[in-house]
Amino acid sequence: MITSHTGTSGAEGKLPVATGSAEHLSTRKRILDIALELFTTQGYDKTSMREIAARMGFSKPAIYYHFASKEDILMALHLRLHEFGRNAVSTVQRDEASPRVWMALLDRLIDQILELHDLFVLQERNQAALAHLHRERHISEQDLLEDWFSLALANQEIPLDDRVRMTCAFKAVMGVMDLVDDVFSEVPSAALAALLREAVNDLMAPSLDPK
Amino acid sequence: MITSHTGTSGAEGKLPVATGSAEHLSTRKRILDIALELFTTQGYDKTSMREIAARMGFSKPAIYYHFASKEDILMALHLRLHEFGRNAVSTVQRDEASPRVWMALLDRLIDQILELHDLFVLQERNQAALAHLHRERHISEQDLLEDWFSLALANQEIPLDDRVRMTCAFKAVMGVMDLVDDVFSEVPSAALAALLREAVNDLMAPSLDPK
DNA sequence: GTCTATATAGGGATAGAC
DNA sequence: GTCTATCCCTATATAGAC
Repeated sequence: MITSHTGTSGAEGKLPVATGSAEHLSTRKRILDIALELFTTQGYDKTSMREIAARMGFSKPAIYYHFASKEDILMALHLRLHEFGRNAVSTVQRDEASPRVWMALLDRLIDQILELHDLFVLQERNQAALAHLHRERHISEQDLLEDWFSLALANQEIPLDDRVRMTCAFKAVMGVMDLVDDVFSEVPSAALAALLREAVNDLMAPSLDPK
Repeated sequence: MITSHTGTSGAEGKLPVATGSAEHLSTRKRILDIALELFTTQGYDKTSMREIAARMGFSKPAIYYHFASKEDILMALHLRLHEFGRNAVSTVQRDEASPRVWMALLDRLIDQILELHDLFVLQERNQAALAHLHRERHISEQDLLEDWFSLALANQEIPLDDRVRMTCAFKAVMGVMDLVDDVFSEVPSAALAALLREAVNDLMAPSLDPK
């Protein structure tokens, strides 16, 4: 949940930064937070600029001072994830994603995703809108998390049964993240992460043993 | 792929039917097929009625003879899945979805989903639009596949570790279906189904053994 | 940095002819 | 069952004042 911060803000806030993000707590950031919430709950396309503005407490055109377009807002949100993705995956070449490497990757991802899971829900719930964005502006394919994984999983040099398990493991991790709020709302993140790790481990075990 | 067929009326189009659906090959059905393709590739919101009409070979208002609204088209598509869902789940009470029952359920689902996987991709890619539809018209919650599963997985009488495994298994199945075309395009369905079953089995094994 | 007012386009939907 | 023409609304986005 985004606590939108009381935001009295008003005139001149040198508001203290609560997040570890690089962005300072400017109006821009507040817009992004509100947009994130609205986009995930209502969907990108069903959310209007007017609506975002209303939540901000001011009027629609004001947003255009901070963002050139509605898509730019989505883009900015997307880039947070982008950066994270590049980071998470940087140590691994896509064509050497063996089951063992994959496990290590997922293991690292579990914690990291939990922290950013708002962004992942956004991604999950607005695949269509993001795909469109992705098509329009020519984002280098390698940079995107989902694409990177898809391509890695399509690698035919890996035995098919391993690929299936790797896919299952990946989707299981992402899927559980998606249900963190709905299904596992009462469960502490750490506990969930531990159980998830266990499950993934059992799932991948046959691919990790020498054959 | 739907070959839009030149279209000129086609009073007597002997179009070869590829699908085994129950609906006869009426204009209505062709609209649904085209919409399905467009909605999945471009997203529901980015697809206009004009676009659907163009593919049909006639003009926008003609569609309104067959469907009262754009949402109705999505709805009709959604109902196919709906019916399937109710069917797939009918034998199980939600509160008795033990790990063992769950396994059996997924086992049945795997084949069935493969057959209808176009519809599942639609669902995955347009979660936002469908959620909205779902909110507006008051569809009985129990009837929807995703909701049914979410609620079953939220059942706190089931041990948490089992719930996590069940969730992983479910998401793995759905997730692999989603990637059938992208990642596993070269793999025959039957082979994929078999491997998927194996993976799910290993994943669920610890929950099936007596503790 | 935020406002009011406005331009503009596109989409969903209807009326009524054929 | 399909067409033409049209209505109407909403949404994005801009211009320019404060």
